[in-house]
Amino acid sequence: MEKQHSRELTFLHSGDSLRQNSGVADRTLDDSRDHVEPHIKEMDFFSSQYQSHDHHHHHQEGNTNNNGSSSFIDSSVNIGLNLLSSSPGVSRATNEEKPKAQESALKMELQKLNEENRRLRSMLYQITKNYNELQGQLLMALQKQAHRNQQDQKDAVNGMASTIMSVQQFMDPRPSAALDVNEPSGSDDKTQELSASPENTIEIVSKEYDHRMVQNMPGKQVSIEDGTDQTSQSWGSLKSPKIDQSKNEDQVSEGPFRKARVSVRARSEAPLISDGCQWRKYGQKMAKGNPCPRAYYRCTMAVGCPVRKQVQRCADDKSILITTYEGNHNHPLPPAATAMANTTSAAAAMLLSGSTKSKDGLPTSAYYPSLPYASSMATLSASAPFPTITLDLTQGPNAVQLLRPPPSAASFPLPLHGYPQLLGNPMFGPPKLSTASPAMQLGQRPASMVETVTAAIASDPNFTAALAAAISTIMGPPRNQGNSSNNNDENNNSSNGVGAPALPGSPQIQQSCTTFSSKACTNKPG
DNA sequence: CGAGTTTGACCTGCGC
DNA sequence: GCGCAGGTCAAACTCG
Repeated sequence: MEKQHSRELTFLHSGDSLRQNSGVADRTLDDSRDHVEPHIKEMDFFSSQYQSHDHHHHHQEGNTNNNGSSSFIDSSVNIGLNLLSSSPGVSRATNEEKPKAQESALKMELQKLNEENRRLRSMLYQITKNYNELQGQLLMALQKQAHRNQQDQKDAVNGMASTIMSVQQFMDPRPSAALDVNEPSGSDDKTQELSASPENTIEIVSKEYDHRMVQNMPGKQVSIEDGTDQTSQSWGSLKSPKIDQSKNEDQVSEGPFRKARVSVRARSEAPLISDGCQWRKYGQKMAKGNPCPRAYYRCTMAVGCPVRKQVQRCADDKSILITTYEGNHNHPLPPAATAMANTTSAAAAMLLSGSTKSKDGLPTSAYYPSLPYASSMATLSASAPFPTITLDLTQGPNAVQLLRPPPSAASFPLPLHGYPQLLGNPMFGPPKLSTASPAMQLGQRPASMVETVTAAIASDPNFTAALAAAISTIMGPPRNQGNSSNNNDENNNSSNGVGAPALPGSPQIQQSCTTFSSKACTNKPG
């Protein structure tokens, strides 16, 4: 539980101006954070989430013995004093020479930074909020368009291609193009280019698109029409043709996100990775070809939550835990759970937005062979004809190469729908920090999915760049206060890997990012 | 005693 | 139609 209390970090933590202007101030901030942390632990994490963005911590700088100011928000009171008295790097003589002038200057600076922090938080909150709304609208529009395309096949071929492109451009915060369906030959190169943010690639293993769904398009097309309802309420209807027919109305609202799955591979000795949600096991089954049983879990955080997950160890490497998520939560999520939830919903949305591009009973890949998620993975179990994204968190920094798609599968920089917390994927992080993940994964306590991703993001100096790109894509050219690009510099300068910004504001995204960042710090070996 | 887990039975889809 | 495999159900069981 303690780990949950310590997962806060704001992207202003890296406060450029502080560092530039005063190492003293920088250090002092960290000091104050350190002192705040124990205080935070006594707070209700969820209720304090919006107040605690300034509670940066996890900087193990060894300055923990000052009285500490828990009022960094109201920083005008104590912080300055603590600054001068508590920082080991500042001699008393120095303090005497630059007494109150510097003190007040620092105070002012802190106030300014707090102000700016607040401003940026609210801005990002607005951005993420707007983005989520737009995403829902876009998906709905896309799926309706796909439906129209089925009625007008000729127009569909061209229309869908452009639709896909525009969707992907929208989804992909970066300068797109990697998924340009019209340029299959060049997509590889572009993929690599995008990953220049290199490391922002995850492997997509798209199981062959649901044959049944595709082939029955005329009868089931309604099921993909409305993508707005991401909270499918029942899995049961999935496999029941009767229900499919008798509950067409329901299918309309539930269809799109039901079949997409997000599979996460992570090294973990624990039987279960903690993803922040509460799960209840409802079944276990021996899967063919795998000596390890597959466990079935259902989300119990809310009554009727449709989210389920399957957990199974990899047959080849039993240290790898494969967790497959399906569905979207119909309830608020704790910070620790939002990352995965966002990821699954985003990935599902992406998959399904692509899958809707098929028509007339033909698989998408037949029309757009270059679409990564339209490709098939024949080696995967044929039992799950769901489009599945696999986030492979077990690989090292060279995973981009290692995970080059087999002929039947494709890899591409996942446009996580503006969920940048996964853009800094662990496996693609810089080599220097790639050890963070294994260290945690095989650590003393049960490995956490969140931790793994946390380490990934924290270890990726390009993460902020990706975030900035995502933000700028969403909101247009950066304004003077956005300073997105600055974050990049900050992060690149951040050697301790805590530069990963937390998105403020959004009840989900912010928290998830915060979780990631701080956890990475928390878990760093002393 | 309630919540969670275990486990065998059952349902469904798919291939032959 | 039959068998197989994945997925789910639900009674029995365990645990705090």
